[in-house]
Amino acid sequence: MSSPKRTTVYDVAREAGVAASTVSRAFSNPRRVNATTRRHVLAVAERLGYHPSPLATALQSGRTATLAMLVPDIANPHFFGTIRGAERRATAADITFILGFTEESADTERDQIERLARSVDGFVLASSRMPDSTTADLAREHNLVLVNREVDGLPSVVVDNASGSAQIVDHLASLGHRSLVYLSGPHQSWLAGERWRALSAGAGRRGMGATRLGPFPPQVAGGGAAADAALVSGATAVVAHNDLLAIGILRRLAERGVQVPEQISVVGYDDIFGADFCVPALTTLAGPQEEAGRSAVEILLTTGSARADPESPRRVVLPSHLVIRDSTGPAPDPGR
Amino acid sequence: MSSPKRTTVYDVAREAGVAASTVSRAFSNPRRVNATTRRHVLAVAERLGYHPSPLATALQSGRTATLAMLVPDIANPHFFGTIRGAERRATAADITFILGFTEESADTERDQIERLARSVDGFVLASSRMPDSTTADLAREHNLVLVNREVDGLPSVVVDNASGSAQIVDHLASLGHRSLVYLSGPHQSWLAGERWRALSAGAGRRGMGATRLGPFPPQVAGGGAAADAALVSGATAVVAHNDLLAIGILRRLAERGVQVPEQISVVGYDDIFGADFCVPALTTLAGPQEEAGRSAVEILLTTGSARADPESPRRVVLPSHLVIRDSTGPAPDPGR
DNA sequence: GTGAAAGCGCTAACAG
DNA sequence: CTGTTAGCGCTTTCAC
Repeated sequence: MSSPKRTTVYDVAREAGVAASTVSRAFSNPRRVNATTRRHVLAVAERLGYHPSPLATALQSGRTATLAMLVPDIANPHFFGTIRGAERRATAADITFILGFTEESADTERDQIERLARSVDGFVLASSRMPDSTTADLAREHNLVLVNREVDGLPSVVVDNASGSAQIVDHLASLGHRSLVYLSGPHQSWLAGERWRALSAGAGRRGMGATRLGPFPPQVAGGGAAADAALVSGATAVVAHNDLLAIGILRRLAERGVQVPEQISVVGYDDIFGADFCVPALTTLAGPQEEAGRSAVEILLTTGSARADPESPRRVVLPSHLVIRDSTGPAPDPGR
Repeated sequence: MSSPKRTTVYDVAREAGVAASTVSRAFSNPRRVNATTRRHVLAVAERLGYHPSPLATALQSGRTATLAMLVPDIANPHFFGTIRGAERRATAADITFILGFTEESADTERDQIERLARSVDGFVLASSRMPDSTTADLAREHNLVLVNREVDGLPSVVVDNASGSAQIVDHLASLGHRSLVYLSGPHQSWLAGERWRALSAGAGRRGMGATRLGPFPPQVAGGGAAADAALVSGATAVVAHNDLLAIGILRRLAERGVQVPEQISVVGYDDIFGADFCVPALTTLAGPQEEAGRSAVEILLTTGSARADPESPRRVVLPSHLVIRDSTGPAPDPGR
């Protein structure tokens, strides 16, 4: 299954009539080698089919040229973009990309980090479930970049929830809604907190009422309970923690014979795959997910370099925009 | 960012009053060490916070305890289950899981394999786009397991397309359809070939006509052209290469005012996220994707072991079943 | 059952 | 600019 003997720096060195260190430099430190020598070495290497061993390189240098991304669950299409953006950027930089799932558990997340620590140069943590303190502790030992999560002092990339939530409030207000209900994700979720904060603040500015219900599991299956709770509350407009939940809500509402958006408007977050073809098509807050992943890896790339670039942004906020589809409409006539 | 000095086998050895080799054995070859000695060594290691370096282990032993999975594109929700199943199985076996995307390109796939070759013990190739010969060549140098693809002599895990396609044909026949149109994926796609073969064979047995149209890009965006081609052909029933394409077809049909399933029935493959909430909900062939991923890793795990287990199945065929929803119905009355 | 010694393949001082 | 010399942290014969 594997060749009897791989060619090493020494084979190339002997064949090229130089020292092993020169071969090494020719590959990893081109400018420290005479151009001619280098070309010759590379030619010989090519001829011998030599490829540096990433393992040996990593063992010696301490740099693994590998990074890991940890995601709560791949079943949420929301993460596609982020994963893909991160993978692309990593591969482009010749960095190996490890993907791990945390099963929505802070403990699993922590374990994964410990487990991979020696094999990677850094971590991209997407929607991390760990408490601030744990995260900060880990950051002392490892290179971390957060996506859609912020912890004081740690580099992060987030989609702008404040402005996005304000856009949602404005949209609902302009449709004549006098109040909204936020159907929350897990209470320990940082995003849920951010969204609720921004939503209620926006509602306040608009003189609208705002209520938080939940928590609900941020999945399609959570939509049943969420929809029922919303109906009981008499809401005319609900904002779901994410599109998965929103789609579940739409489904339950349809089962109950409640018209969307005539009787109730529904808004989601993320603009996931399917948000445009569920019925009615979902009004939702879209953000550049792929860019978020790309950007997180970018930060890791510069952070990892010897001289951490103080110029490079350590906190990136990406713009979001509301995609208005068919799940939102004028508030029902209160007279009826 | 990293501790000043990591604890090594030597630290543990000194502290435990044994040789480094004994520490090594205590971890990797428990039965070659006196139980008491071992317990002592492990205790000391624990106290010192020692964790073996995967890099050093790999460099020395040649086993990396890592595997890579290559997937054409994460944007297709079809791959979620497979990825998750593979990741879970790998993590459970304490194997690091690398994920790469091939951008639907055989060349990229090959490059990724070469790039990762030294860092992993084997590859899971999902819906590989490489030609048989290339795959066979690579298999001489690397441990490969294919998912939803078969190449002579190579281990593979596939969802049963033959029986699945037969189920589709039977279903359509029972609804009175006299012919079907297969809206094909890429012609170089192995799956497309398999599906068409099974579909036309099944149709033959049922005395139905079968036509293949395409190729179409197996994405939602491909649905426009596919639907138009189907309409021109006068089909009463179309089978799309996958759910992505089927959903795109549904959308175009709706735009054209064509009633599904009254005027035309639509069937997909994969039962992806969204297949149950698009409109009409899609009749589609479902398979145990997660099991496929799990199983592929399982094979890799046994293949990699010193004595390749001749008992272990090298070719796994997983059962599929048709999920009948609302996109299929009785053939339209030919009299009308 | 345990220890000593020799590397796995590479890079990083340090000379020259 | 290039060669020499040590290891990185672990496993693996080979003795004892």
